[in-house]
Amino acid sequence: MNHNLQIYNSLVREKVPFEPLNPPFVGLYVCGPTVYSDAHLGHARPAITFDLLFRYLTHLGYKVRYVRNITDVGHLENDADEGDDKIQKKAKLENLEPMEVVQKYMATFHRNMDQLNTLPPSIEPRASGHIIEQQELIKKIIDQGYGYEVNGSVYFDVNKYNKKYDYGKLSGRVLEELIACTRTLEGQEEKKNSCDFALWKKASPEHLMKWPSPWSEGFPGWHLECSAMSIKYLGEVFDIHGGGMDLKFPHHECEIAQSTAALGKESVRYWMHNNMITINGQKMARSLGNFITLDQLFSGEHELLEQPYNPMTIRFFILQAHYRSTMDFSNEALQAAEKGAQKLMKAVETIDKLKPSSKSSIDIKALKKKCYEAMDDDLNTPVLLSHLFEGVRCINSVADGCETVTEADINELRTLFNDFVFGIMGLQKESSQEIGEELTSRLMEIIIGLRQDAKERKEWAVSDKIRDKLEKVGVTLKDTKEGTVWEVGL
RNA sequence: GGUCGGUUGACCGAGUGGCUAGGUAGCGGUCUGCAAAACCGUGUACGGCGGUUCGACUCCGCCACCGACCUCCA
Repeated sequence: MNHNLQIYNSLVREKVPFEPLNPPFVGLYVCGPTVYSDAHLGHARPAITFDLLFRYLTHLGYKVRYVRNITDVGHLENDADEGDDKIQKKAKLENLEPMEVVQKYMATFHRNMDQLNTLPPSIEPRASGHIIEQQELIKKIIDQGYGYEVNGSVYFDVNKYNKKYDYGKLSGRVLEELIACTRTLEGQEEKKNSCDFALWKKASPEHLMKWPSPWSEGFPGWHLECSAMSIKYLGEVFDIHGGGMDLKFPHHECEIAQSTAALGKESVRYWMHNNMITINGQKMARSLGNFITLDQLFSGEHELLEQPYNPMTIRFFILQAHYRSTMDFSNEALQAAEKGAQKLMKAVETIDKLKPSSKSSIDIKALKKKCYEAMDDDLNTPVLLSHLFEGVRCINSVADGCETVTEADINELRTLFNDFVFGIMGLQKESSQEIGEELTSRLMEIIIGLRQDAKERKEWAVSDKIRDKLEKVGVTLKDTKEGTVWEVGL
């Protein structure tokens, strides 16, 4: 099939045809999380967006190297390039080694990503494992004249860079304006200019994560890791760089500056940015404290949650909106997504039960074409879903006997839905174990409720019988002050 | 204040200068012992005011409101 994948390149602000540098190979770099606390709903967005892209490119036949970093050092609390490292701060708080913090939250992140059925990246490099590479890049930047050392710290000379290149092109900033309205912050005396950013920071004596370098014992600046690691694993010039919209400035702007300064050329060919998930209209972010973690979403344990939502509901919910639109969290929207996802999944199962006819009254090929067109149009999953639901209606109509399909078309349908629902959108059926666990807990609620009714009517024989019968199958009921709880004693 | 984006029916969420997006919920119907599912049908939706046009939700201008970034953030 002939494809014409268009993606929206944030750098030029329009949809452009996607043509890899070295087909069939595609290099994809995505900014991963800073691992200092649990992953929240906001983290699911880029993970799913770029998982979708990874899956689709692979489906189209590209050989994709998908690199997503883990930031485990160097991410400071504020722009003054002063203060605690986010991870170090958490380590002090929890009385752990910084790397223990990293290990803990990295594991949680991976588990959550697995639950959301995102494919693991080809390479998942960590900043702390690439100190040498980052130092080498700093040397190159200094050699090119765009880095300067002050008291053991190295800063990027934005002003000088902007004379030859264009600092601010990605985010639409003009350097002069940036300088004009930048607040004066503590700890910036070392910089020539308030817009300069740290490439290397000298560590204070109490700082825990630090490495030797030609300039000082210290640690790399946050923006540097992505430049260093993308170059290392994808080459000096690579195809796609993705991340959240909130990283455009300053993070990605600085990355562009670093790579361009060091290499004398642009590193990234296509920039892609997913939009934010909002809660009550405001961005969900750890620093704003208005976030719901993925674990909370899956368990339902959060005051804003009316019920637990399984990972596939979250995935479907995110795919229902286009990745460049904001989407607002609400129970109502999630519940609608839950129903929709179930309807879709059920229809996929129905395909196998269809009875073939000698003629088809529906046009599967046209449907297939529309599905590819939707994906080719900058990964337009909401439109893709609308087409798939058209297919769902067809499937159910055939099952009802209102429409007919041939054997060949049934196979087409099966392939189409397998490819798009499972392969590309990455939805999956809940495992029978998960269904079993959920069902058990719901059934127990019903039983306990019925027993409670009996107790209130003082029908002790009935309530005792329920408890004894359950005991025999290994379920123990305990009437506590807070209510009846149950446990399995198998 | 600067830059950028948004405002679509009960809710979520696409999209287009004239032709049904889709999902969820609601209502009516088919089916059915009842219910559910499924199918069929159903809603003066496009922030306000002007302008361009044969025709605008879709283009232009102004206004209002909301948000993102300009500090760390997915």
